[in-house]
Amino acid sequence: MATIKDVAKKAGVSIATVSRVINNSPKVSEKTRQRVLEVIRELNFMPNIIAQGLQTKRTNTIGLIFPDATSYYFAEIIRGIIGVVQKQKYHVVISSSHDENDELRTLISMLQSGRVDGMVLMMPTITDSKFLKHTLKNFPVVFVCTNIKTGKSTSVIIDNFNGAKKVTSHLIEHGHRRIGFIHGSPNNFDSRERYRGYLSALANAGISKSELYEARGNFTEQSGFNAAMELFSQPSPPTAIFAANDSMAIGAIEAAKRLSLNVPNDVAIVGFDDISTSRYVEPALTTVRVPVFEVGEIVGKIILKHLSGEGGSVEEKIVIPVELVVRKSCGCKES
Amino acid sequence: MATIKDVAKKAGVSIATVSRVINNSPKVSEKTRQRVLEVIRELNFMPNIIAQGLQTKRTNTIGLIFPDATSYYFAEIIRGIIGVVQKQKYHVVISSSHDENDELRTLISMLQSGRVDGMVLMMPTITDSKFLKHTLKNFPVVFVCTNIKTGKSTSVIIDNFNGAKKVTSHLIEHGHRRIGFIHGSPNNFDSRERYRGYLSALANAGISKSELYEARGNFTEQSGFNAAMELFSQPSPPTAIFAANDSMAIGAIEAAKRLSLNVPNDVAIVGFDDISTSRYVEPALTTVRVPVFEVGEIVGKIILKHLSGEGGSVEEKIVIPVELVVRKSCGCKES
DNA sequence: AGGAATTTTTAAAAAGTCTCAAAAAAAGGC
DNA sequence: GCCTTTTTTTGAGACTTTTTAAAAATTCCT
Repeated sequence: MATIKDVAKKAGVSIATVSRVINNSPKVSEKTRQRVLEVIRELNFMPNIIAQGLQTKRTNTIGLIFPDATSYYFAEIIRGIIGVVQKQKYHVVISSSHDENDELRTLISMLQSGRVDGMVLMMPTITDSKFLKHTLKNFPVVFVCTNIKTGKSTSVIIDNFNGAKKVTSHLIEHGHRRIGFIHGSPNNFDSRERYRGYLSALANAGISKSELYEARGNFTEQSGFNAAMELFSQPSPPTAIFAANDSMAIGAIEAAKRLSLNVPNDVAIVGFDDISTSRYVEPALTTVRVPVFEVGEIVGKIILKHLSGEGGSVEEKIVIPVELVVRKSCGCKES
Repeated sequence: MATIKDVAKKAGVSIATVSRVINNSPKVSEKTRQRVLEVIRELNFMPNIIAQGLQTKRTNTIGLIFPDATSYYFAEIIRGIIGVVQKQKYHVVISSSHDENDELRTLISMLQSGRVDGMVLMMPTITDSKFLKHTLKNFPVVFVCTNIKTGKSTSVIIDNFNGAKKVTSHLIEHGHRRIGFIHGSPNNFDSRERYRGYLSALANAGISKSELYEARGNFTEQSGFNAAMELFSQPSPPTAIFAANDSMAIGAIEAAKRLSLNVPNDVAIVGFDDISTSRYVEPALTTVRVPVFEVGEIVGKIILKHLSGEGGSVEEKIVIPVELVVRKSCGCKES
């Protein structure tokens, strides 16, 4: 592999000049520039990124830390990010994490070893925000679905609260009063906010909250199934269920079917996310659409903004609006 | 950020000694090792990966090039790979590509700039294999779903042929003779193999091939819908359709519904992949399950094997077996 | 204790690029 | 053509680590 030295020698100029040509410095005459470019082409030379990085302290790489989970949600966000940053010649290195310790370890190592210029963190259940704040001080970071503020960060979060409020209110408009809620994973930011939205809708309608209509899941279909079973076994079971995500809602529909309950006549069921399967379940799931891919694109743009070093002008928090998607499972006839 | 120099100075030893401690060289006395480790902890020192890479020519990074598409398929493979290689302290940088030129450009740049130690290429429609062979000569590569052989590569492909043959034969067992095929994207390796399997099953049953029962799609649901519409408009339409993937099969089911054809009574429809939605469509889709996550894990293990430099002992080609998943859309009653 | 053989440590070179200060070349003015 | 500016080019050092060859320290024999 040809190095900058080879190019310099063959072109009969100094290394410094070649470097300037590579970096489009104006301080080089057109004649030499052409000659050098010629040789670069001939030798098929490409600057060694590693050596460049050592000098410039920049790697043109963005680190992504995501939960290790099969999930349309994460996959699309990642796709959105990659699409945007790749256009600006940034690379993306992805780490998945099983738990919080994992996450932090990877984080630290990426940071301290100088492998990335900035990071995108998706840590939906983060708790030790103090440690984070300290470690990430002034390091460019975008948090997705976690509302943390470090020295130089932005949080991109989706409007869970209003989405949940809307879909719950929709159930209330259908006349439901006993509305159950299935929680997602404990400490999960999204789940909590959706719960708050749910409570707010109930409060607005003057419905008093009842612990009886809450069950805990972990965002998986199986957990939704179990949670729904639990709710259905109440003495006077809810007539409607709002699950904190679609997968659990689908699990809940299965549970209803298992008990020969008709959805939506015996029990209405709604979810959140609008995953691709939701259109196809029977009955089609009423839910809240999250523009996941667009979230990824926004995240990408923001981290680039941080990295471009314009500084200061970057928003601290961005709330992504969501949209109610009415299908059949809530009791609506046609949509 | 502390450097190796700081550690050396503070510990009162030379840089070389610290380096040895970092790299667990035995050529350092226990006493000094302890002292150095102590200082490393104190200073919170972590070797700079970039500088290390410059010296050792290794980046501990694996490059992944994948099509830019929303796809459970790719997402799971990536997840599988990351899970495996991360355990061996490898990082993963992902590039997505829209078209072949894209792919090749990224590829070359990753290669030549010394950013990665090895690569995983998912180029389902690769055509210029000559160029690839030349560029990747002796560079560790795993091809996924493309059967190319370079100097130092492995191809991991799924058993499209037999899967397609099985599912087509299943339709034949149901008594179908006029069986349509919906192609995936042109030049796509998977699609072609599935077509071969389809043809083979027909031939085995003594059914002569008819161009009339073939339509072209591009793996999207919409294209499946269109292709099915085209097939249904034949003078004597097929009584069964095998779509080269599930998304198109789901589109085909939509098309049948649009024409008020009952699936599976008027027309049986089957797919390939077993994406998560397939369980939920009405009727549930009979298909071929591809163990996507496992494919990713295998790919990860193989690229690690290449990189561990044991050399020679790495398989050239691995075929992943697939499994027929019988549900309702083929005409089977219960499963 | 003296010297050979080991073990441990060090200084210096190397990896490939960028950058600063200084030198060289070109341009401009008279 | 000479002197001053401005533009272009260069040489050397820096970035952080690993590695090699050589030096220093320790151990082992006799």
